[in-house]
Amino acid sequence: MAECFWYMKNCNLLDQVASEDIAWLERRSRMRKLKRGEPIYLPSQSADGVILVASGRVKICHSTPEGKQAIIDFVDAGEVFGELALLDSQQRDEYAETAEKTTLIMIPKRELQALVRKYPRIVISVTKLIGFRRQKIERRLRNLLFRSNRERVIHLLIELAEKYGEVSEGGVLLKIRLSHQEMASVIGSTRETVTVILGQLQAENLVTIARRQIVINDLAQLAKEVNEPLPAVEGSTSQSLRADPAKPVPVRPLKP
Amino acid sequence: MAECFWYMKNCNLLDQVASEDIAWLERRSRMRKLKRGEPIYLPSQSADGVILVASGRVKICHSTPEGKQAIIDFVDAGEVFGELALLDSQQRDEYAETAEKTTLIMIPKRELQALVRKYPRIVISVTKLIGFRRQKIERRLRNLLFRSNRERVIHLLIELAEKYGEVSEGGVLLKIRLSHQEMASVIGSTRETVTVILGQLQAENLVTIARRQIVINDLAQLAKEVNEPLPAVEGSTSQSLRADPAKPVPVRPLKP
DNA sequence: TGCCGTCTGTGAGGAATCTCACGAAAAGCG
DNA sequence: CGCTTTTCGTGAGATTCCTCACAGACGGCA
Repeated sequence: MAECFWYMKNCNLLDQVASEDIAWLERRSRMRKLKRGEPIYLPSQSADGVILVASGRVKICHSTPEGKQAIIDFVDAGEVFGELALLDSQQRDEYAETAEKTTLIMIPKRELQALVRKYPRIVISVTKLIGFRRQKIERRLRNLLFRSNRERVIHLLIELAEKYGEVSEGGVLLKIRLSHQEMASVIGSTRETVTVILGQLQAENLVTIARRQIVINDLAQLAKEVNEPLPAVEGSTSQSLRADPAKPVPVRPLKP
Repeated sequence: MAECFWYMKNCNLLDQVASEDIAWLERRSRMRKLKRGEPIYLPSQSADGVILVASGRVKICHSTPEGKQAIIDFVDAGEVFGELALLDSQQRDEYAETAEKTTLIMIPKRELQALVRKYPRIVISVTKLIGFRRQKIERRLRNLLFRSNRERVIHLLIELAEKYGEVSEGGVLLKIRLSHQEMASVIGSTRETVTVILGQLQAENLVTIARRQIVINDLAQLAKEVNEPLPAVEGSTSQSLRADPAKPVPVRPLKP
C-alpha cells in the first residue's frame, strides 16, 4: 500500500498532515481498483466516508425516471468526492461511477474526524472545497437556465478549457476525452444535438475535432458569444487564445 | 439599533456567541431598509461581507445576455447570504435584490473573521450552511436537467412545500406568494408556460390557486409523478398529505 | 371606493429540440 | 489484424416550448 500513502501525500486536503498521521490514516483506509464504468456507490446508500481518486476519473451522476443519465460533475485524480458525508451522514441521492480505469482510496468518516481533531485547519480546507464546488454548480445552473443548446455546448467547452485546456497548435487542446453522449448528459441535451452543434462549431472554424480530441481554435470568440470573460488556460496569455492566422501560436507537440 | 441586536441573536449562525460579542458585532454592522425590488449588490461588485436578512425576503439572481432573469435562490428572514465571501473575496457573478420590503444587516467580513478567531466553532456552522446550500443547488440542477416544464413546476412546488408548506384545509398551503413570472425565473421557463401548467394541475385537482395562494391538494400524487419521496411538511404526518376525501384534514384557518 | 399598474389567462404560429431510424466510422480486444 | 462494440453523422417527423399579442382580473394605493 506504499502507493496509497503517496497518493494521500499528494492530496491537497491532507498537505498539512504529518507523514506519520497519513500513514495511520492509510492503514485505516481501503484501496479499490475499478474498471471503466463500474459503480462506486449507489443512491440511497449511506455515506460512509470520503473517497480520494488516486488515478483515473469519476463521474457523479443522477438518473431520471426515464433512464436518462445526468452527469453532475467529474472528479479527477488527486481530488476527493463524497465530502458532504462529513456534514451529516444522511444518505446520498446521486450515484458515482468510474469514467475510466480508476483507483480509489476510501477514507472512513470516523478516522477523518479524528484527524480533524488533531488538525483543525482541515476544516477550513474542507469548507473551501465545498464552497468552490458550490460556486461551480451555481455557475452550471446559470449556464443552463434559459440557454439554448448551442450556448450550453459553448459554456461546456469553456469550462473544459479552464480545467483541461492546454495551449497547443493554433488553439487550446482539451486533455479529456468525452463522448457526445457524455457531453449531452452534462448539459441536459441529446447525443444527436451535441453532434450537430459540434459539427456547426467546426464548420465555423471555432473548434477542431479529430479522433475524440477537441481543440478550441478561438476561445475568445466562443467566450464572447456567450458573454463570458476569457478564461485562463494553462500556459498561455490571452494573446495565444485568439485565433490569429497572422501570428501563429508556437507549436507544442503532445502525446494523447 | 436594538432591533438589529435582536435579529442577530436569532441568527442560528451566531447562537454560540456571547451577547457582549454580538453587541460588538452589531456596532460594526450596518442596517439597511429596502423596498421591494431594490438591488442589494450587483455582479462584478467586490464581496465585502455577509448579509443577514432581518425581515422580508431576498432573491439571488442572474441575468442572461438577452435580459432574462434567472432566480438562483430565495433567502428568507433569519437567514444569511453572501457567505461565500468568507472564503475568498473575489467578486460575485450574481446579483441580489429584495423580493419584498426587506431589512438587511450587513456584517463586514473583517469583523466576522475576528469573531471566528474567538469562536472557532462558527467555522463548522458556516461549513454546514454552505454544504446544505450546495446540496440544494445540486438538487435543483438534477431537477432541471432532462425535465419537462411540467416536471419542473412540480419539483418547484415540492420544494416550496418543504420550505413554506403548512398543513391547511385539505392540503398544504404555501406561505409564500410568487408570481408566475418568478416561478418561471426559478425553473428556466416562461410566464405563459407556468400559467398553463398551473392551470392544468388545478384542473386535475392536484393544486388549488386562489388570490395568489397556492394550496397543494395532493402532494403525494405530485411527488409520485416525479419519483420524489414524500417530503416532510411542517405540522403533518404523511397521512395528512394525502388527499383522501373520506378522511378530511382538520381545518386550520390562516391569515395571509 | 375608484383608478392604475401588475398579474393572469388564452390562442395562433413558429422555432428549437427530441425521437427514431439507419449506416458509417472508429476504437477496443483477443 | 479481423472482429465486436461503441461512437458518430444525418435526416424526417413529431412535439414541446417559446414568442407575440391582447383582454380581463386582481390588488394596492390614494
